[in-house]
Amino acid sequence: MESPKTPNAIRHASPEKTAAILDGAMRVFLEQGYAGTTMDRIAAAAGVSKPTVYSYFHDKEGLFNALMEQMVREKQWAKFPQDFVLSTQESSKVVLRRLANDILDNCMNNSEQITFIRLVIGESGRFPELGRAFVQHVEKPIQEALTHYLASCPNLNLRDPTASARMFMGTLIYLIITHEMLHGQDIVPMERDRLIDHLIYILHLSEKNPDTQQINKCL
Amino acid sequence: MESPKTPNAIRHASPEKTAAILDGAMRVFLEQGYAGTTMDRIAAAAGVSKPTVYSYFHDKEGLFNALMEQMVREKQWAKFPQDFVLSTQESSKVVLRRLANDILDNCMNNSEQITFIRLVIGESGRFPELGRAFVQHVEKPIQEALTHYLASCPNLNLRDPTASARMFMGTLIYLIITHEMLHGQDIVPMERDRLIDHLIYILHLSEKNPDTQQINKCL
DNA sequence: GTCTATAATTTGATAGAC
DNA sequence: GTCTATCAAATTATAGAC
Repeated sequence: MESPKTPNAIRHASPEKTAAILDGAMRVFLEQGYAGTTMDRIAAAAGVSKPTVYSYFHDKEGLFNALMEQMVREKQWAKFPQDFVLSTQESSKVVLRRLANDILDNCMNNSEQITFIRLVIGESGRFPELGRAFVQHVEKPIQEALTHYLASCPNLNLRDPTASARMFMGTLIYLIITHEMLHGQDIVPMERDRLIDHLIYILHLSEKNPDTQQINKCL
Repeated sequence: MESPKTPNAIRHASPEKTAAILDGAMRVFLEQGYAGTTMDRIAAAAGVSKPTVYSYFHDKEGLFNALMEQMVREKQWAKFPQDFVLSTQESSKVVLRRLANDILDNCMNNSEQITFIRLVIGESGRFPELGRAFVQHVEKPIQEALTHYLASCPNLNLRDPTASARMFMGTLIYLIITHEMLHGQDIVPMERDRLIDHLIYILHLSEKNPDTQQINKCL
């Protein structure tokens, strides 16, 4: 409560060492999980001694919380809502496809991002606030921006934009989980473009735009 | 390879103790994760001594693998494909709603199931085969049964039943993840019935059944 | 402020009694 | 087959030198 800028960190600390410790801790925690990580390895990865780590962070749990809070906030999640900035000049199909590709690009073949999300899910049992922070700062902003876009889009005629946004997100996240997190690409294969095509198609089934209107729907 | 019935278990072992150890290990691993679990606690939870644990399983990793293989196989996942057994006598809306409710019932307010899936995701980085086994024995059978149902359903007129099945599963799993695994019910609230209604609605948008045909679609 | 060295405990795994 | 007792290594955290 006294140092709101750097919670769990000791006052008068050098910003360079703080960053070095957080960076080293990030690498080890991502690789080994919370319980599998030792303070010795964090100190070695950070290039400092173990007492230095303890002088900057009260204990292992405090370091983990500080690190995770920073990662949840500072990851480039904020870029996704900006997929909609040009939305008035582009068709909804273009905008939604760009968002889907950006979300998948952010995770597919990006082992660090996958490992981070795996850590959040894996530790959210013993660190419930970590899970909540992820939903608050990552999932909710994207859901809200997408819902707002779907609701305000002129040609789409969606009955429930909020549920549609959950469906859109869930379909993509499920692909990431089965293929990347659980290594099931070869067990339940699915082309990402095929899944995106399907989502775009589904979201335009009730389209009332004069251009593509009602043509192949009535017969 | 020599004892295919109980892999990682030593020969001539009493089935009762094997079950007791697996049961105790399950409780501790679910609560503490892999690295957070000690063989002492497993022995205590199983009501046997530590050397007994080691006489039944070669080491911690072998015990974990044996336990997880059993859990992935023996959970009551197989019940979901049976949601389709009466499918020819019921409307697709009834069948799909029952499946969605069964999937959500299996996880919502079921902390053991949630903890198990969290463990699978959390440890699939260091135990890739665990992730693959989960996809193979849990996700794939449900996906295939649902895809087959969607493709063979008379009234539904889906362009891509396979992608539709992924969308259906993903929408539900995403709700489970955000609400249950990440504790975000209050951050991104969503009524489960509203989400199910949306899925049913979406999957029937291309319906060509004479009963509910084309009425509110053309205008 | 940062280090070396170490305390106090816990860990995975085993020897040997019965 | 199962236990008590124990090992060697690793772990969190700190005392004290500089």
